[in-house]
This record gives sequence, C-alpha cells and structure tokens, in this order.
Amino acid sequence: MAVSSYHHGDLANAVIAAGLRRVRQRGLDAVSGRELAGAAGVAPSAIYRHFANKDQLRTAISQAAREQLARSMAQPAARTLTKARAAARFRAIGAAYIDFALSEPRLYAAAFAECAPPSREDNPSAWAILAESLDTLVATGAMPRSRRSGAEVVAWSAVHGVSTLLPSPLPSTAPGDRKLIVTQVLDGVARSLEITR
Amino acid sequence: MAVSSYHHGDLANAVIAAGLRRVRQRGLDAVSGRELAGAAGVAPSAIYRHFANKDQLRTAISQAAREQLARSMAQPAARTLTKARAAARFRAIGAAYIDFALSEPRLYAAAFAECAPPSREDNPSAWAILAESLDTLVATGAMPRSRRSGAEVVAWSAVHGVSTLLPSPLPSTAPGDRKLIVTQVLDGVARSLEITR
DNA sequence: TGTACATCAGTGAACGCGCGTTCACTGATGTAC
DNA sequence: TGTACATCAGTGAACGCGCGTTCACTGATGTAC
Repeated sequence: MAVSSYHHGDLANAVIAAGLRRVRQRGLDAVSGRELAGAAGVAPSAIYRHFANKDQLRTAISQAAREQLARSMAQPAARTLTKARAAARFRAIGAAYIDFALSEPRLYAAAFAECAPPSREDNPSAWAILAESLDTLVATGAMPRSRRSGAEVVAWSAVHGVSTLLPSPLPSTAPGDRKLIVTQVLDGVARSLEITR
Repeated sequence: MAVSSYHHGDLANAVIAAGLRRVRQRGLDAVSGRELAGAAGVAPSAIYRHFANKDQLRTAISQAAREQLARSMAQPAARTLTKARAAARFRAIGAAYIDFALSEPRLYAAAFAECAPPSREDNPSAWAILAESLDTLVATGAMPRSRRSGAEVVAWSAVHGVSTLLPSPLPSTAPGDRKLIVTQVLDGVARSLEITR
C-alpha cells in the first residue's frame, strides 16, 4: 500500500510475520523487538506504536503461531454425513496436528508458550475445529454420545503429547518408528473414544 | 564439607540446585549463570570450572528437573503380582506424573526444554519406570501382550499431553474440572491399552 | 611428622554486546472549511 | 479545489542493564619424599 518510506502502513502485521519467521529458526525466546524492527525496516522504537511492550508482542506472535496450526488442521467438511467419512476426517485432523508439530517444532512450541492472554480470540481456533469434528462423530453415530463429554481433552492430550515427545530423543526409539508411533497413538484415541467406522 | 570460603567444595551441585530453585519461579529461560553463581556465593567465572558454557549448564539443570519428575513417579513395587495391583500401580504412576506437572509447571517444562543431549543417562528415568510398570501389567495379565508394543508412547503421550494442556487456559473448561479431566484421560489410556483389573 | 610443590578451584576486573524502553522530534496523512 | 491544521506513525539518539566469557591471578588442598 504505502509507497512512502516514512510510514510503513502495516507495521504490526509485518512485525508479527517477521516474528514467525524468526520463531521457526530459533524459537520464541530468541525473538527480540529490535531485531523484528530491523527486519521490517523500521527503527526499534517504532514498535511501541503498535505493542505496549515486549510481552504483548510475544503474545501476538504466539497467537499467530496457534492460528497457523489451526489453519493446517482445517479439513474439508464431510458433504454427506457417513460414519466412515466423519471418522476419517477426525483422524485427518489429528494427523495434521501432529504433522504440523513435527515439521514446525518451534512454531508449535511458540503456539503454546507461556504468555499473557491474547486480546482477541484465536481465529481460526484449533479447539473449535476439534470440537466441531467430535460433534460430527456423534451426529453420524461414529462415536457414542456418552463419550462426547471430555472428548476434546482426551483426543487433544494424546495428540499433543505425542507431538511434544516425538521430537525429543525418546529412549529406544528409532527415528523410522515415528510413523508407527503416530498410528499407534491415533488408534489409541479411536479406541479410547470408541469410534467405529 | 569445606569450611574454607575460598573453595566451595560442591559448586556444580550447588549451582544446579540454585538453578532448579530459579526455574521453579521463573522458568529455564530466565536462568543466568551469573545469577546462579551469585546464589552460590561465588564469582561468575567460577562456574566455568564446572560447565564449559551456558548450554551445558542448561542441559544439566534440565536433566535434574527430569530426574526430579522421575523421582516423584516412583511407586512401591507390587509385592504380590495381581492384576488389580499392577493396574492400580500403573494408574498411580500416571497420576503422579500429571500431579508433578501441574504442581511444578516450570520445572516440568524445563525437564522437556530444548537442550543439548546430557552427558549421562537420567537416573532415575521416567521412561524406565513407565516401561517397567507396563511389563508388570503384561506379566500379571492385566494387559494383553499384543498391546505392549508402543504402549509407552501411547500412555506417555496422553499423560504428557494433558499435563501440558491443563495449565494453559483451555477454552470452555472450568478450573474445577481438572480432576475430572485427569480421570477421563487416565480412563482413556486404560481403555486404549485394554487394561483390565 | 614436616616440608616442597603441583594441582585444583576459586577471584575480580574487564570486554563487548544486544536488549527494552524513553523522549523530543519530524514528516506524511487526512479532515474541515 | 486549495489551504490550515490536528493527528498519526515514524525517527534516532540515548539510557542503563545484565549477560556470557576471558584472563592473569591467588589461595587452599593433597601428594611425594
């Protein structure tokens, strides 16, 4: 937009984007406001027009990472509601989550880093996507309604757990076993929620 | 031991202990070598007699946190091998893990923080404790042998996941629900591994 | 048991660095008439 | 359409700070004889 070099035009977003780039390489804790200002071609102090302090900057970057995760989970809504379709979609969402975590470990870590609560809700929201897909499971009869309560946490815990554990050097686990492990965890969730297809 | 004030006597351990104290309050990333030296009553440079650089210091503190977690998981070995006993012990280990994570969130985070690989193995090791208890489940017939492979990851993922998720502000989750959620996750693991008592 | 000496584990001053944040300022933008 | 002016989003210099790490040093410890 802005042609002038004096007014940037969209500094807040540019800074967050630069922040995400930095996070991918070095992690959230390596991010400094000065550096991001530099990356956006702006003086360090300019950032304070858009973020009250470093903490708010961190919060914004973390939220952006979380939204990127959620975007990667988005799956085409099942057109016709069949048990098999709903179950497959649920599984795909879980697989996408794990995939994101494994291919972008630092972004993933940043998404759940300790921060002040964000000023607006996540959009899209990973939680909402998961909840919606669980509702579909029940609606199609792929999951008993009695399992619905607390299902978010059961599913998310397993998937989140394996995502965090796999990148760290697990004892007695060959790197090639990753796919198998992911399968085992996803199967475990399905069994735990009594999902049938 | 050492009465003299010049030679500390056990600096490495004192520094790690001070590090753990610091981690509990502010997290691993807030730890600085200078500060720990100060806490141990020693000049900043003294640390370099015991750790090559800050990274190795971080690694040592992270390992110490992990070992503290493992220690909190230790459960009395079942004297008589009954299904019920083995199942109860397995569950208690999981509950202890979650408990540690929730009551010492920063120590827990430090245990899994990104670090160089440690120079020695964890002792005690949470992984070993878990593996041993799974073996007991099979030995007593509380879990089918066919479920044994990959069971560590399935169990750990769920428990690790809920430990990480619960402290963060989960959408639509009242704080009082924590106990229920933990129960649901532990039940989910048992169902997933087909544990019977 | 006493002495000489190598080794070890500290000291403390100094270094250069990048950081977050402030402040008075200035140039561009957009609105009122 | 043209001008006056308030507002907004930048600048850039400066601040004080704590950090990791180095280096020549020194005092205590423990070993050999």
